[in-house]
Amino acid sequence: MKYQDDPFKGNFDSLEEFADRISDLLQCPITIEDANHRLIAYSAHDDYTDPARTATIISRRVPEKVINSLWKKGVIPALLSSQEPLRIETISEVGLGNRVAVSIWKNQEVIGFIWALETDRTLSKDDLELLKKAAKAAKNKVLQLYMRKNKREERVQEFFWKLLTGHITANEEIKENFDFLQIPTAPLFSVFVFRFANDITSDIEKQISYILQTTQQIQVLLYTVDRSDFILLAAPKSTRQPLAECSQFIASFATKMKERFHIANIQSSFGGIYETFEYIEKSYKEALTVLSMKEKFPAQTASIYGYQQLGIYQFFDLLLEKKRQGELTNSTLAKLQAYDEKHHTNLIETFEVFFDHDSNVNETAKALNIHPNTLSYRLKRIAEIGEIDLHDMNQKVKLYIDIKLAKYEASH
Amino acid sequence: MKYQDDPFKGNFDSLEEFADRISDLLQCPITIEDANHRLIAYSAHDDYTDPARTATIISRRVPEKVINSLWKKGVIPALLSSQEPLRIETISEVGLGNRVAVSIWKNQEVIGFIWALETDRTLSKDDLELLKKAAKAAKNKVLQLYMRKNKREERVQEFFWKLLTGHITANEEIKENFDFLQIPTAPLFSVFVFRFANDITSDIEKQISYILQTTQQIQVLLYTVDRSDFILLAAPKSTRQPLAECSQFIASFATKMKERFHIANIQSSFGGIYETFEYIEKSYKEALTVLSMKEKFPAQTASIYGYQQLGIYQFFDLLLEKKRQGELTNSTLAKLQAYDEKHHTNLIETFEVFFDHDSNVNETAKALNIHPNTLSYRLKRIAEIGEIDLHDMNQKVKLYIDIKLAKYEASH
DNA sequence: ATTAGTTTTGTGGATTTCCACAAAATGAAG
DNA sequence: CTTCATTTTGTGGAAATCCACAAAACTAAT
Repeated sequence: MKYQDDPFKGNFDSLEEFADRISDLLQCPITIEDANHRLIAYSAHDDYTDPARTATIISRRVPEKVINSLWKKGVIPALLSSQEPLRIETISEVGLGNRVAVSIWKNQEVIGFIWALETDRTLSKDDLELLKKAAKAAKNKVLQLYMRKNKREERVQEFFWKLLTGHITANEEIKENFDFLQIPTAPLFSVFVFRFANDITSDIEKQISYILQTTQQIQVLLYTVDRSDFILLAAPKSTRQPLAECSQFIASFATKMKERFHIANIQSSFGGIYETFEYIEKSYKEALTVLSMKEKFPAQTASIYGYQQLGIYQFFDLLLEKKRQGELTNSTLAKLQAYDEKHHTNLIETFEVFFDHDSNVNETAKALNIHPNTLSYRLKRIAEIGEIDLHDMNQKVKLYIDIKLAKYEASH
Repeated sequence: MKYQDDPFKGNFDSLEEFADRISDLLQCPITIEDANHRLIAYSAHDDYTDPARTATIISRRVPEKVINSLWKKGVIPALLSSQEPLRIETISEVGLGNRVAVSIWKNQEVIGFIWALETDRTLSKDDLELLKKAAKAAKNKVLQLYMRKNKREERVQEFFWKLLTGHITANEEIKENFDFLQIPTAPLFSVFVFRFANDITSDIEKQISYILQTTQQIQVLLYTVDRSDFILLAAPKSTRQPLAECSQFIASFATKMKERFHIANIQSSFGGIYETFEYIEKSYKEALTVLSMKEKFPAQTASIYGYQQLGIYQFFDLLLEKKRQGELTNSTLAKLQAYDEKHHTNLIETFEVFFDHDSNVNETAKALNIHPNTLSYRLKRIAEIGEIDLHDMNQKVKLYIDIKLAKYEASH
């Protein structure tokens, strides 16, 4: 027998030592990650490592594109469903050389991975068996790590909730807590809310957490769960186009949840993007506002995620209330409504769609399935019947808002 | 001596009889009007009368175009400043033949006019002297008429104030009063407010009243004075384009006040146009709102008179309040402001003017004195720097409103 | 069924917008 | 003063808009 019965019996001071031990035995570079692909340990005295491993060690996490690639090739799903070591062929696009991987299990759950690079030699069947044993042996060490993390996690959670509910408002105090709990800080941040169809189980929470930990589109600062809401404090990477980054992140989050875990129908939003931490509560509330408006106006707000993009819907409830008090009557709207009613025309819808399409004749005509000239005729009629000057943006805006208000009231 | 000393010494039952008497003596058709050119009496047994007189008798008031013409020719001003009879040459454009006019005075005030048509014969110097005597003799009769009017006027005033302040709300009761006080009714009406630079003296009130009585653009129902405000309940003639009529009326009112009485700087407005009388109070309040917004936004609202045209300014105060509570922040605006500040650019102004000009590139460029391409370059920069999608009308509207809000706050 | 009024679609041409590209002009930083 | 980035202005061609006019389709009455 090449190896002794249990080569991992001894007590290791750290997981680094453990990694070195495996590396010695298998004669290849070893990397140990947690379930979220964060680096736990790696073997030190290796001559050659491929670009993927280098990047992983430098940033202490596996690069997102590597993870994406592994998901697409079915590697991760396979590791998540079997305790057997798995050989992965070179994926040169992401700088990944030949390697073998095995997952570390605790009961029915994967809590980490061990990667062995096949740089000089290809591992034998025995080697794979050994790797499997190593995975079993790593379990306890990794678990300890999780336990330490969990204790910290509890304090972090409590702190986050205080922030979200506005129970800590002094900027100094907030900063101290960030430092103490070793939460990274960022120049800009926003609160995201992902609302799921049902209450979030711990399984789902882990899946979300997995996606967040592996994404590099955005910097994750804090997150927590509130029934069916997953609440996240995160920071865009750049300060130049933060809004775009946040929107893209939401889109890709939804895609990943669907592709990887088959969870769809997530309503997502984020609040204002701010610089100082006092605004966390505000950003959270704004994110909730976005969700509630998305519920009220599914069609209009389908492509809206950020509070900023809510536009006029930000003060919609205010106007609605005023309207309910009998204010804000609009004679143009009344006349058009009367005309539509009497002659079975679509003047109001026409105007609304036209405005929604940025006064673009062609797009609007397509959206309404009418000839462009028909549109222009209708607009002429709208101006006549509604006594509105269609070159007066002020009046047009008012009419547009009043239409949206009326529409909402009619449907509720 | 052709005539006896005082041919008008006798007692006349009515002013009609009086008119006939003058007609007999001068051998020509006679018309008597009050100070506002409303028909009081006319001689009956005349063969020929010119079109202007016919129209006057039919509608019981002198046609507006005739009055306008007489003002332009200086006839009315002359009659208002002298007690002497005045000969007026034919003004064929308005169907006015040769005639002589004299004003009826009470103390320093003109209370009416007598017109003598020179159909068959031209009046001699003696005839003119007689006409002057007739004017003096008419004084008491006309005064009695005014007295009767004044009594009614008092009741009408009280009623109008009750309407304006919402002290009569039952439609039935309102209708009864309209009937009882013989106020004409109309299918549509609105409350107008003309705000003068100073408190309205009874002289000015008479001048306003004069213009109102002689205008035929709009049907005057009721009016009253409140310090520097002249408040008017009036009805547009047509039901198809009531807004346009009301606006035109305001414009022409201002012109006439300036041309005829040299009173400028009148702030004018009208409220919503309604069908039922319960809305008089509302319309009045709306007219006041328009005035207050015109005070706050002189430039933006210069061409706005109707509440309907106020557009977004209808709910401006509401938004302002919300903004003051720290809501409605707009990161796009903030970024643009910062950029403008730092680089001495005009991105915000550019957007505002562009939107004010209905997104018309050429007009906006002219208004800003820049090349159209410069405008489009700036818009591109606005989209980049402000992270705003300029095809998204919703966001544009929000930014536009936020700019107006910020502008207002900066200047107050 | 006919008719009058309204609405829709089509055609063509003048005007305007949009966009890419490039040359000036400007202005701030070294 | 030079340099570099930004802004402004200019040119030209493709695309879109606007507008007038007219035929066709549709609707609501008589």
